[in-house]
Order: sequence, then C-alpha cells, then structure tokens
Amino acid sequence: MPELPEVQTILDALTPLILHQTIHDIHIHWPGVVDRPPTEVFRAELRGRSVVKSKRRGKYMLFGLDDGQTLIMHLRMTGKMRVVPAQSPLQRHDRLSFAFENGQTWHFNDQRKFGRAYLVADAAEIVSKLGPEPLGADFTPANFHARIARRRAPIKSLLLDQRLVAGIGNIYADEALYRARIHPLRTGAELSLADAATLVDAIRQVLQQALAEMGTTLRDYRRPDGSAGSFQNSLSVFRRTGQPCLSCGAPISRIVVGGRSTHFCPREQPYP
DNA sequence: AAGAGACCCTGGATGC
DNA sequence: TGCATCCAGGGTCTCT
Repeated sequence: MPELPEVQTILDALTPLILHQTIHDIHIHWPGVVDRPPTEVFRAELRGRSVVKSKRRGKYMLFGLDDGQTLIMHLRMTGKMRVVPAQSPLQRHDRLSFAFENGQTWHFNDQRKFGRAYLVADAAEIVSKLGPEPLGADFTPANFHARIARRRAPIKSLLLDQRLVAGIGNIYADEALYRARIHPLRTGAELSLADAATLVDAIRQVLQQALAEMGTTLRDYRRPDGSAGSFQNSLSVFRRTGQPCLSCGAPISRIVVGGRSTHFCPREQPYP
C-alpha cells in the first residue's frame, strides 16, 4: 500500500536511526521474507555490516552497505518499519529483525507476508526494470506519451505498471487522473500529447503534495515512529464512492479496472 | 507483445 | 453470536 510518498517518508525517518550502525545479529522470523540469497547466506553476509547510504527507487528502499552490496526492501501492502531498544518485545507479524551493536533493533513487520528483502551485489538486478521516477527530470510529457501511444490498456492500468513510471499505486493513480480530468478507462493510445502533459503535471502535483503531508494513512501505513500521514484528508476521489465531487457535486463512481478498485467523477472525467 | 486473470497472505468489515 | 464471503493501498506469473 505504501506508494512513493509513503516509502519516501518512511525512508527519511528510518535512515538516521540506522545509518552507520553495525549489525551484529539478524533474526528471520518467517523465512519467506528473504527473497534472495538463501536465508543462511543472507544472515552470514549481513552480520557485521552497516548501512552507509539509503535511497528510494519506485516503491523499493535501497540500503547501500559498507561492503558494497545493497540490501533492498519492499513493503508491498502491509509492511512497516520500526527501530526500538533490543529488549522491546517482538510484535505480531514481525518478519525480520536486525540487531545493532548500539542496542537498538530494526524490525520489519508485515501482516500479509507480501513484503520482501533482497541482498544483492548489484541493485540493478532488482530495480533495472523500473520506469522513470515521476518526480525526476526524465519523466516528461514527450517521453510518457511516446511510451503509452500504442497501448490499448486503460490509462489507470498503465499508471500502475511500474515499468512505465515507478512509484504510483492505486491511491495516487486515481487522484492524479481526477486532477487531470481524465477518465480511467481511456486507453493510452487515446491520449494526446496535451493529455499526457496534463497527466504528468497532475502526477507530479499530487505526489509533491502527498510528500509534504507525509503520505496517506488509511489503515496500515505508519511512519517508523508510529505517527500517521495526513494526505487522506486531501483525497478527492479515492474511497469517496457516492460522496459528492468536491468540484461539481456529482456522486463519485467506483468501478473495477484491471482488478483494482477505481474511483472517479463521472462529470469531471467524462468518457469522450 | 500486450492484456487479463490467478495467486501470494492475513484480518477487518459485511451479510446471513 | 457464529460463520461465510468479500475486500484491501502490490507485484509476479501464467495463459491467451
């Protein structure tokens, strides 16, 4: 569930708590959390290491280690991070814990077991398939339009395709399409260059605002200190089915697109 | 190649 | 109250 603004907010809060702290033990509470390498290799390689830099790529968190390897984590739907004293009790759904020499422990908690950890020599192994960062310089109307121009899938589905643009999930896809006044079922091929430019701008604006508000808390998302974001108070369409459009008053519609619930204003976002 | 659907899980909400 | 069903913010895989 965490999308770009939530992942960035979590990483910003987490980084100062773990940077340059030496890991002296690794506890894998549920082995499926480690995607690669095999769990015993994962433990052996990480013991004695420290994180020397961190960054976000799409919805992935990348932790550069002092030996040059990269620890990559993805929160998927319900993943959370917290850093607490070592004597603090484990919580239900804790999947992976890193104990530091400074007496603090970094826990990864994930109710639905979708989240994953990867330890790789080259981060590209995991993130090279991702499209451009939506807030980066190469996410331009011309580039985006060129990549969707021959696609017949609904634009809503294309926004969720991380190979086209990285970091957008269901909430911000719906919110961006509303701001751009584009119906979610319009296909990529139907969108003009001007439409693409409007959408690129809407994506940037909604993500920037959500970053400023520290993300959207619906049920599970929490920052590492347990506090919530506030963008849920700024949602225009997401999970507002039947409620009046903030612009025209028409009731917000909910449909399913590509298996995902999709919310839009039928008057502000007409199907042409 | 691109698109649709199943699947991985747990638990909260809803319906009977 | 108890039980069944549906639903969830993501990503990957298979099939067509």
